Order: sequence, then C-alpha cells, then structure tokens
Amino acid sequence: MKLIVVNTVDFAKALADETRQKIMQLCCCQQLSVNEIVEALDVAQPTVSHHLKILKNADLVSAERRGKQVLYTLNQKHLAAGCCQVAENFAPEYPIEEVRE
Amino acid sequence: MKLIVVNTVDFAKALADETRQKIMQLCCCQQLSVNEIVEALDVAQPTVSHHLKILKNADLVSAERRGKQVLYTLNQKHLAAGCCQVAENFAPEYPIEEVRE
DNA sequence: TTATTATATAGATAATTATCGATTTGTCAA
DNA sequence: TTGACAAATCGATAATTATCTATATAATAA
Repeated sequence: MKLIVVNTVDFAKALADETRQKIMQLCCCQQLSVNEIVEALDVAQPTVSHHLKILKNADLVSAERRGKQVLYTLNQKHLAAGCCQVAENFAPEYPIEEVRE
Repeated sequence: MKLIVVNTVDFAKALADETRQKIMQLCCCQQLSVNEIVEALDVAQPTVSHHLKILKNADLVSAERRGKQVLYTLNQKHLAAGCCQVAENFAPEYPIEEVRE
C-alpha cells in the first residue's frame, strides 16, 4: 500500500492542453499506436510525439513497443491519483464523492 | 440538485501555474485581500490581480468587496467538481475514492 | 545488406502566457 | 471636494510552449 505522490503543478500542466486531453481520451481504455492517434487527430506526427512525451513524463501514459510500433495507453491510476491530490490539497471541505449538487 | 459542469481544459489551465496554486493554497479556507496575497508571495500586485482574474474566470475563486479591499476565497466546491470531472472523463476504471495503493 | 515503415528528435517559428512598471478606477476619510 | 489607499487595467517584454518541416533512429522484411 504505497501512496502515489503527485506534483500538482506538473500534473495540471500536463492536462492543460486540448490536444493532450484528446489524446488521453483516445487511449483511455485501450492501447493505441502513435499513428492511430495521428489519424484520429488533426495534427502532425511530431506534434503527437511531443505531447506523448509530456504525458509520459507526467506518468499519465505508459508506452510499450510492439515491433515497429509503440503503443500508448492512459495511466488511469496516476490520473486518478492526481485528481485526488488536487482535491485533497485545495478542497479539504469537499470530499470528492459529494460534489454533485 | 444541479450538476456542476466543468470544461476540463479550462480547469486544468487555471490550475497549471505555480503562482496560482500558491494563491489557491492561501485562500483555501479563508478570505484574503489582494494585498495580503501579494505580501505572502513574491510577485507584484498586478501579477496577483492577473492570476486572480484567471482563477475567477474559471470559477475557482469568488470575490467580495469589503470597503477598499476585495476579499478572495477559494471556491472549493467548484474545485472538487473539476477534479471529479477529470477523473470521470479519464479514469473511469478508478473510482476516485479508491486511488491509494 | 538495403528498403520500408514507425516513431523520436532537432531546430525554427508562432502563439500563448507570466511578469512588470505605469496608470486608472474605486472606496473611504478628512 | 481632496488625499490616501486598494485593486484593476494597460502596454510592453520575457518566458514558455505548441506546432511544423526536416532529419535521425529503430525495427522489420525483402
């Protein structure tokens, strides 16, 4: 039982881009190659690689080489940990399971 | 019972700055004037006002004028809602109350 | 080996944003 | 009123970052 420690500034910066959130959405519950992501979006391949690097540095995706391809998938656990950390730091009075009103 | 809807890109962008997170930390459970925030940080007053505006546009702080001063306080509920929204969008397999490991 | 495909990196540029000093606006007291 | 203080806005600059083209690296097949 180890606590995942998240730097909330780095976490938020990694999330703070529309293209990255689209990428995250795409590989949320599946492994996708870089090219599949490129085809799903409207940006050049190096741009996608750039964003994947940022997401990987923030531990928000993990990569696995499969032959010529590299498959990326969202690291949901780390993402959830980041959300929790932000909520704990900045919303101590609102346990996150009670936000809906 | 109304659901708070959060644009997760705007939410993340508002969080994605160290100075803003310091401001959020400062006025997390209390009302602070702009000057009090300026004194607690190492940035100029217009810079603080700039960040407060961004936080306010993202609904992360609310402001209340009190004589000459304007008191800011963190909107914890909206912050928690943003965290939930991000977690729901990107970590459906990890209910956020079960993240610790 | 060489050719082909997939991805990453390098370098340049454009866009965004953080910061500051100067000024304006708002509030109140004398 | 006027003066003083608090905060917001303006305009300029610096720093960061997103994007692209061109090229390099990696893996595989012929």
